[in-house]
Amino acid sequence: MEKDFFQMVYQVARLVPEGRVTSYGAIAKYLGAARSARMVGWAMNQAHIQDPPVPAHRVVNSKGLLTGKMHFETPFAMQERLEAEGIEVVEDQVKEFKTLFWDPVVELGWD
DNA sequence: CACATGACTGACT
DNA sequence: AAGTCAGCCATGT
Repeated sequence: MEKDFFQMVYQVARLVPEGRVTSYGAIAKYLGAARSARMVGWAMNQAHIQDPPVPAHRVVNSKGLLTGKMHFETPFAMQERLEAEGIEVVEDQVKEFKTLFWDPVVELGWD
């Protein structure tokens, strides 16, 4: 299914279940643009202005760091929302990230 | 039109 | 193990 790259990013981001997180690279890889992880980040930059809200707080970098929290309404919104879903966040980093990691390639498959 | 920047990642030192 | 470098591609100046 061919859609705009940005829309695909938002769609995958919205598919992330509560209490789970994913990474830019995982999304990029799922979209077949593993080398454009930065583009995913750019897409997320506009996520907050999208009409259908995008759970960008569930998207972190490969180390589980909340690198984009500063782009939220407030720098605390991201961590608060994650904690509200039961995700432990310490020093802008997701605890058990490896366990909470939600890989679209594995969870959704390639179709 | 060319250079700099960025919510990133993987490889190398 | 931690820090540094280069590659990626769209957007802004």
